[in-house]
Amino acid sequence: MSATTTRRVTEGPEASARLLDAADELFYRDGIRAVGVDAIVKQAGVNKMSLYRQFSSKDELVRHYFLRADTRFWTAIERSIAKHPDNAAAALQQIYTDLAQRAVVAGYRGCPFVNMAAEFTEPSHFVRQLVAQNKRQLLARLEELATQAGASQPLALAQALALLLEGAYAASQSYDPPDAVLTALPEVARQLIGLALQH
Amino acid sequence: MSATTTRRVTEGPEASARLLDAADELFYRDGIRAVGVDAIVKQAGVNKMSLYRQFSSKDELVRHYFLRADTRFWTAIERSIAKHPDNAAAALQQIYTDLAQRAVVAGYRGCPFVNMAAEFTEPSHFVRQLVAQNKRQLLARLEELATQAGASQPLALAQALALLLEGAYAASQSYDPPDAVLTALPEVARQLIGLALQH
DNA sequence: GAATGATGTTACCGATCAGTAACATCGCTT
DNA sequence: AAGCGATGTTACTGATCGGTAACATCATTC
Repeated sequence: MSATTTRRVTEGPEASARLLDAADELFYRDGIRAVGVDAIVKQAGVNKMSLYRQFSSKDELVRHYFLRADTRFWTAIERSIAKHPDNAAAALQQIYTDLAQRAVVAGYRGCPFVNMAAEFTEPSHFVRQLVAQNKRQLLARLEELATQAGASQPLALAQALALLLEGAYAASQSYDPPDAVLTALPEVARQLIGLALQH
Repeated sequence: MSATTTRRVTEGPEASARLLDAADELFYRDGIRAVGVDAIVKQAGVNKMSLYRQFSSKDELVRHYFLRADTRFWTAIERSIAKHPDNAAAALQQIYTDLAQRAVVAGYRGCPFVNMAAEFTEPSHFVRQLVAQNKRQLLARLEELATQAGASQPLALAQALALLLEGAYAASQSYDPPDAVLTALPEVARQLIGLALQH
């Protein structure tokens, strides 16, 4: 039995990939505390010992989960921005147009970082440190775009848009249906950007 | 020993009050899943059996926790509004001025409803139903004030302010320090209200 | 003062959690 | 073919979870 017969030894670093995929989906959908390692290995189709031979602990998986979410987040943001390579104002606007669409699809669970921060309340917890870092970078990126767009007070516009972005994420989870407020998102962004650019 | 000597039988419905106070503080500070009933009874200074003779389950405590948070929330909102009995625009503005102050004090843990929604991901869970109801009422109240203020599109203003409020709550937990964005909150509210009232 | 009902105390249940020891089994190298 | 390291499998640990049974103790009423 050396050909394509059913064999059980298939994993290598592939187990690692499967585990990360499973953790990705389950942590985001059900929360980190609510998902046990048994659920993860079951979803990944690997053995529990394979998990602990690839990762030292559940926290290690959580750390990787954050990194993936971070990458995905920036990919989405930069994709919106890239639609307007030489129009920073339009790029800023595009972020909120796209977000309004993403946030109302069924099964959407909001900002993974905010969800993580809600689960780990200790400010010194490494998850909260990572989240704070992500938000700092986001604010910096918004300010950068605001500057490029020619805002008279780039930081003020960035802060306003940051608040709006957090609000859109949070509202997608607290309002039912989320459309009740999210339909207004692109227009609010337009107003804030418009106000900051006039003069 | 009938006078004011130390005795251990003091509880009646008072145990109930002590338990609710303890649940209030611990649930908000550490999260619901993270707080066990043992921690609650210890903080309340009562016996575990006293808990289960007053409440049928932990979920029952959670339900009461929500009701308290709901009452406290509306008290804060209406107190802001009441500062301007015959000026709805100023009342709306006041909500955000006050919130900006509340949200930056140390130990602030953001919107208890959003935190609850983050912990219980199942949309049909009773906690999420309660949260959605709270948010619906909030949006309605904002729209009411927007109408009184003379906004040409009261719902649009209410939606914008609702997004902003959610954003302020969320940012208080995801940004470190939260002041990095929350200092802009009153000004953003002023801009949105101003835009909606001109014409 | 005896009975009654509410309370305090302890010890426990079954379930679930993250993490591990021990051993069988595989693929690969020599 | 022998050996070796990585993997799969099972069974387990100790801790913690929400919740409860059993019994001692108290205040009150008759």
